[in-house]
Amino acid sequence: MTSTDLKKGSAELLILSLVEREPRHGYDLGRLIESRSRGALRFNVASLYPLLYRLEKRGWILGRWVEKAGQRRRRYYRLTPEGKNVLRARRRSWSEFVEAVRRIVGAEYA
Amino acid sequence: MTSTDLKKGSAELLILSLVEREPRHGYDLGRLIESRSRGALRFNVASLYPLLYRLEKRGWILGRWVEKAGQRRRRYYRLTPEGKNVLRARRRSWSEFVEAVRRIVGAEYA
DNA sequence: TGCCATATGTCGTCGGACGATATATAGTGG
DNA sequence: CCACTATATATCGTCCGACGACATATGGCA
Repeated sequence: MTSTDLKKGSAELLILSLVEREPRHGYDLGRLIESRSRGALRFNVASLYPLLYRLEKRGWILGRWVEKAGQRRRRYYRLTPEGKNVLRARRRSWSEFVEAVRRIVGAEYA
Repeated sequence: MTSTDLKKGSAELLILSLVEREPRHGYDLGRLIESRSRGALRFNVASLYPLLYRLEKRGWILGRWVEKAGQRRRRYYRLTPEGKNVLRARRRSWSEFVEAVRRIVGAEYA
């Protein structure tokens, strides 16, 4: 499991990326992060839900309650137009960050 | 400039990497991080010095005061054997982390 | 009936980066 | 000579995000 601190700046990028193509609900996002990272990344619910509220408050994602028979109510989030712009910028920042660390830590480890 | 949070888990890895081959002092480490990352990474002194004390307290680096005529006293840090092991593990964690994010965010952005 | 997976929510804590401020010295330009 | 800049280390208080723990609620299965 990756250290707590490594994750601190990447959480928003992960969520924005995952809701890019289709709306997703919180619990699903948590599972997706774990499965797609093959267990390397896992977010506590006490991080995940407040993070979603933060992103929604900033207008980057938009949530909508969906109730269906046979399941608990879910809140699905989709990426807003503003969120798309932020995602683009964050992806760029992320690449720059990784490249910067690579230059210092050594090419063979990036 | 990379966001504050992205840096949170990488700082220790950067320092350990930079003192791997030769002893370095704090101010120099700050400049090295900035120059080698081409300005992408910059650490405040209020982050940098406490970080060095932390690493030394854990026994991963060892500091030694050096006084020379014509310059202020400097504290040079070198990597300890334990620090070498930690560095190896941190490099591995870092690669895994980057790879995990890449899988979620999209290969084209890693 | 008990347990697990699903699904959302929140309190208090902890740790790390930062802005600001401080001290001290060597070198440079006016 | 004096102001300014770069060098070099140090620390206070703040802010913010991840976490452990706890809570609530429902559907399915043994």
